[in-house]
Amino acid sequence: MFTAIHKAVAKIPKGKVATYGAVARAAGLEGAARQVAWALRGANGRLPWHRVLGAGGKILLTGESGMEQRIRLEAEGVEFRGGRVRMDRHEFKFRAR
DNA sequence: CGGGTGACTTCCC
DNA sequence: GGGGAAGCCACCC
Repeated sequence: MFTAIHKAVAKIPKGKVATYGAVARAAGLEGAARQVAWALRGANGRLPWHRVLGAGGKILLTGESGMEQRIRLEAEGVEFRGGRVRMDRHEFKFRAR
């Protein structure tokens, strides 16, 4: 299942972002958004974890990591409105089932 | 197997 | 939009 999540996250193109819930759904783990976060932490550094945000484009990460995630996203061209990502422009929609 | 935990989500005030 | 509460799922002890 770590693999499933990894695959889903890897599908997110640069400059786009997705929510934990969306990733979970794409990985076939709908309702297990927390597990996505769990997988992201475990594989930290091996996948574009910074492209995964909370519902509404909010960065749920705390501390330095949160700030870093924001910087990385902006570096990829993702725009922020206040403390959230403009989901209306950068939300990546996984292949509809 | 029971209990606690968390980078979640959604509903309600 | 912020704060609180409940539901959810996998992991660890």
